[in-house]
Amino acid sequence: MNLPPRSRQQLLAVLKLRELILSGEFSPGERVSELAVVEKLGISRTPVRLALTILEHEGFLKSYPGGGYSVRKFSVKDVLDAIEIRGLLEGAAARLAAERRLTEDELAEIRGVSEELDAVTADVDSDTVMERYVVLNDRFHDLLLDLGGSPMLRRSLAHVEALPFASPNAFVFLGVESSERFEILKYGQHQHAAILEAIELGEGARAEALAREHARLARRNLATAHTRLDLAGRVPGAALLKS
Amino acid sequence: MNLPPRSRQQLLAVLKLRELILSGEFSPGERVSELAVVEKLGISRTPVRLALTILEHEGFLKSYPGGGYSVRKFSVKDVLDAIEIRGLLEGAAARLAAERRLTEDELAEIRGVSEELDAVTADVDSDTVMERYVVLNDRFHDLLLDLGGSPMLRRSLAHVEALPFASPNAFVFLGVESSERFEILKYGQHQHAAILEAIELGEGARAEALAREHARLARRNLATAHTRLDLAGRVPGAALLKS
DNA sequence: GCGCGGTCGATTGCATGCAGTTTCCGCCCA
DNA sequence: TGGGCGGAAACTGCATGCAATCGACCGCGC
Repeated sequence: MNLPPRSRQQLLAVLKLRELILSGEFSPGERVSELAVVEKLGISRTPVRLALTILEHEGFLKSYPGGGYSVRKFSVKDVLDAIEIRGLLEGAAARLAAERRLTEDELAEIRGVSEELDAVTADVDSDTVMERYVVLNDRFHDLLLDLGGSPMLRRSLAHVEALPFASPNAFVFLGVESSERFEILKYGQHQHAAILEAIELGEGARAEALAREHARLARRNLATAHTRLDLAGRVPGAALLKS
Repeated sequence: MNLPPRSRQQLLAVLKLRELILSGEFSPGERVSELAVVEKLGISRTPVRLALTILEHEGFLKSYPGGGYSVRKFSVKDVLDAIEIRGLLEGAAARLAAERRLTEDELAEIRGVSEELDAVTADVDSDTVMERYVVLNDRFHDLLLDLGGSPMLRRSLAHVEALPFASPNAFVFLGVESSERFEILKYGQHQHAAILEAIELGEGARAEALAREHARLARRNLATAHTRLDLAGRVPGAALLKS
């Protein structure tokens, strides 16, 4: 009748359940039963069951030996490793992009985004900087992967970024002082520009190294978060982290 | 009653359906309906449905917009990319292993495997060389990942290797002449030894580069397969490849 | 002859009943 | 008092019935 042409309940169940897990409604390690989910979501068992299966494959749940599931716990090391893996894959995309001979047309869009990012990070007085940065940052990383031209690479990266704390925007909201936060944003944008330059010049190794290092910005932000537990609420999926 | 303490039908459905897909029972691109699978497997719709969902997440199926699924097609480039990604991840594991200070105990097992591989590749007269090599090769790669010490890395790699043509043993059965095949095996084992040496010496960059290059052996084997279509039957999942 | 609408068939998505299994609790015996 | 055993309840896994949606084919009208 309306938008979802298929799978009304199943998709809903996945979204709502993922939300519940990320918000910490189910504690990590806690056993989560079908029936409990059914009650909480008001959706019947069949779609809930499918949702549980899907979230298991996404890495949020672990199937329990005796049946049922438990919410997966992640250590700080897991988060760091996930970020490192993202850097690895984005680095590969950057290298592939650099090694191809990209046309001006192919480069146009990401250049535009980079320029917009320049503008945003220059105008730190605006109070919409963060929102705009996050959107553009996402687009930049998405376009970078496009330029890599490898569906398999995209597939792998998507799998890694299914864990929310591994996504490029995972920790940009951190940084206690806004001045510090903007400093990091600006640094990140310098890296974006450098990656793009390396790609344009066909410097594959440089592009790869830069993209890897760029991902590690998130590690730095995470370290901040770790020392400031009051910020935990702003970290996506913080509820999944082991104490 | 018997072995599977849980999920009799569902697990069976996944295994059988994956087998059918890999064997080419369903042609790539062909639309596969629940009912057709139910008929072929003799399993009712609920577990089949779950199996379809799982195989979609593993990358074998693509959900069809109008409902239903189709078997995914993979290009040769996809295969090459998957191999490259595996190299990337195994390279990371090798580097991590090298950067840690591994104890003799931790190294003992993989050393043993490496020595066994030495013996196997030296004794090419035996007609069980391939079987033994495959088993040991799997163990070597598995232990290498253990030494990396990163569950997230293992998780990502497992996802990549869900596609059978991306696994370390994907193409070792190729190589037309048995002499050529053994030549490649020996080369691979030299690389294994070099990776291990680099790890022992703490040479992270070298270990990473070697592991990356080691994965590319599979690309070479694939090239052979590509020019010799009569070998296609020995490639796992060859049915999924686009013509 | 071509285009449009309606109806019919097929297929998917969902809900629920049923059966097997596991787990937890209480009771009994040593 | 502790351990073991039995029973009951809860939960999971499976099968199937039902409804809704999608697509196709056919007939009608322009």
